[in-house]
Amino acid sequence: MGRPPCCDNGVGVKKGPWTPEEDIVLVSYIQQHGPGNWRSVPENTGLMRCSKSCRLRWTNYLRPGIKRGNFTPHEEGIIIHLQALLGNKWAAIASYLPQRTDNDIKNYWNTHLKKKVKRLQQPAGDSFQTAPSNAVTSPNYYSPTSSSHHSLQAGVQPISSYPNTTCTTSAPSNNEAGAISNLLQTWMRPSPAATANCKIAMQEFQEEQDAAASILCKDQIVTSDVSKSPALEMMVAPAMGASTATFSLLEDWLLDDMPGQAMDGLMGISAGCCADPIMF
DNA sequence: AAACTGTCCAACCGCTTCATC
DNA sequence: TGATGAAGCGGTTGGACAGTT
Repeated sequence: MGRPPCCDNGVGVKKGPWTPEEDIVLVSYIQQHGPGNWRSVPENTGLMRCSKSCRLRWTNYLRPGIKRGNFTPHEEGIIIHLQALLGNKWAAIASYLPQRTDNDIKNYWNTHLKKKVKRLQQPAGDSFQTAPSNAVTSPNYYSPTSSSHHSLQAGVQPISSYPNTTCTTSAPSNNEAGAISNLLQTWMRPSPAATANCKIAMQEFQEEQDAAASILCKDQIVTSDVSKSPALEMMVAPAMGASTATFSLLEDWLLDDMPGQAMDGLMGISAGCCADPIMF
């Protein structure tokens, strides 16, 4: 019963780290067709990867708007708090940190925060009330009893002190950089319709934030209330009003040349739409 | 300098959910 | 309404790298 794994029949299906060439092929295809319909990606691109692998590579690494590198105390506080509220619902937690992927948050929790929270927990303590040490000292740390609105917003605000990334994923060469640049430049050019969608998305996003903040403030938490937010999902779409300058930042981020500065710029731009009416 | 150990994170695996027929 | 297939999600793994002995 049940369907076989999508990669089971994979004679010749490649696994392991992606090469820059594969990245270019994938970005090129998505630029033309948009994300989604992943099954068709290997068929149409000739990539020797299963559809799942293509989707993961896109959502966890190639997708515009992803921030890599160290988590800020703001982000730590939000993750710790949402994990206490929602459990290991990484996708839901990630919806409140639009620049981070669920995989990234999950990894960070497992490698850093889980230990940190455990260490900080009182013997009879309740993780819900336990704040990380560095978060307590942070003026923007989210506390359920403090002004939650601004604190939660901190999670999606521009990150001003973004450190150098230690990402070791294969970075494209200069030639590949140019290819990806061309691909994304075309893709990022916004249409009027997309711009209008952006405004709606931003308005919805603000409402979502307000709602989430008020929900998190309450003692009676209903998990379903904090479910994945469509407006937040839109935040991870390519940068809104993407000018050439915006694209350059995205490109810099993607190519890892100046990750810190690039992300500072990108995070300052409200994401939410792209050239084609592709929302994901 | 080499061997060992620990940490990090990209990617994979398998289960669940959702949409379609 | 059940079967099927595609996508989404969370847990886990394995390789690369850093730190220690």
